[in-house]
Amino acid sequence: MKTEKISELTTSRLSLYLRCLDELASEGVERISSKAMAEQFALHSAQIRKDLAYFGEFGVRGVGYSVSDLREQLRQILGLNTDRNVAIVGAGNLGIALATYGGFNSNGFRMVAIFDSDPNKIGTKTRDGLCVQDARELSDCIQREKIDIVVFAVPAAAAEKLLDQVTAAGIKAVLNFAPVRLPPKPGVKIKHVDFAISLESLSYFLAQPNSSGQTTTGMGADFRDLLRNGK
Amino acid sequence: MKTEKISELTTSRLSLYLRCLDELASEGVERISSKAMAEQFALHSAQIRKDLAYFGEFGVRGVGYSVSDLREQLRQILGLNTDRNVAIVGAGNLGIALATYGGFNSNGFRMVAIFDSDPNKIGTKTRDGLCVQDARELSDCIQREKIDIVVFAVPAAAAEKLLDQVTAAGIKAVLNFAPVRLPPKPGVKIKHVDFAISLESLSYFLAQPNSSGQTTTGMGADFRDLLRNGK
DNA sequence: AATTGTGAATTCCTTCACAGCC
DNA sequence: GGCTGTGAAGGAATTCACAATT
Repeated sequence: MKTEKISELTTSRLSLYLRCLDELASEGVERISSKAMAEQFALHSAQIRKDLAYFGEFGVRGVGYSVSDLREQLRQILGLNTDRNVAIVGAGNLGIALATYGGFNSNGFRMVAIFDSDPNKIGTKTRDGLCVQDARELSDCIQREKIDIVVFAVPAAAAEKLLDQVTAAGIKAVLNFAPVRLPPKPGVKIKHVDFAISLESLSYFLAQPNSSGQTTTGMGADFRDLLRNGK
Repeated sequence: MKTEKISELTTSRLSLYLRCLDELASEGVERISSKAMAEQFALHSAQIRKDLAYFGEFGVRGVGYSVSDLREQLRQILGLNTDRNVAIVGAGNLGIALATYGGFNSNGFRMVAIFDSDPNKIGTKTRDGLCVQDARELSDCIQREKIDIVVFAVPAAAAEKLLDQVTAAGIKAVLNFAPVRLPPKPGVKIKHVDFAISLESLSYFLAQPNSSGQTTTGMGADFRDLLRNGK
């Protein structure tokens, strides 16, 4: 276990590896080599070994990794053995979709509450029975319900003030869907999901005269790409 | 204008710069320096100048950049002066949300159609009147409606086959929300949006004993982070 | 024989620093 | 004086290549 700072590229890849291991486990596979895993992701086996080596020596030379052991280690490293309470702010299309979207209610993430400031939305219920609460109750709720992560599904103009509010309430982790860069706050991790940038990136690709050559930089840049997010 | 290969980090930042310029334009600002823009994004002014320099000399030494000129240049570079037809596959919560989400119907992106294979969903309408079509008609529709970009809002298990189908129909750009890495196809650009990885990345941060030190690597890695996506 | 863990080499990206221009 | 554009330096991330281990 090293003490170096670990890059977010590495930790994001750990999520991928874990997903792969989950699948292998469900197929009953017991051992896996870095090479075999690397093939699934079109990345290099040394990359996987290096990523894992930051956290310990989980493999056996000449043999590979135990699927169940490594899986447990990664869950530990990623903090997935602890439940995390998640709240969404913004009950527009996106907020409701995220609330209802199953993907957030798994792996220890619990969608606990959704907020909006629009009186017409307050009191309505999502299909799975989550009631839209008044945004003015957000700070209280964060403390009462022990919210760990707040998801911003609000307009760009509202995001910065909202960030002040939730950090004041003690929130350390934010997933931001608003198309705006938020100013860094000490001790607060913000991940950005920016659909517009993704679409425009595709648009750029389509606008290239040689939109026929794959982004095949060996495989690195191509893949590295997956993982950056933000600020 | 260089002929070097341009990194996706660069093009993604162009999207950010454009967004910034849009705002400046709407405020009536006419000129901007790389330094002033850099401050908005907590990144380095040389970075902005380098990014732009790949495509031309848009600035004036001693003066800065003309907001409206640079804006037009970036729209050109990103291919945003051409309309792009977008289709969604998967009319579950996420697909419907994406269809209704305003963000996709702007900047020249037009949400044209949504598909599903579930007979109970086919024929239903989204709130803005888009009718869910039978997924079997997807290939036809891609050609008839000149779809440029297909958004995957399907389960992981369905994504790979779907990719084969849309690439066979001539699609060159895919925005994938399914939590699975897709195998590279020559000449096809795939961007991944992976909520699970984002959440787990926040979980990792929360699990760190020293979850108090900001990710402040100067500002580089911190920000660079924003932009990678995928494969 | 196979596969890990890792220093060294490489490639890629960012920042510095300054010449050149308004 | 101020700001761009860019070569050179510096830093990060990836890949190579091999010793160590079973």
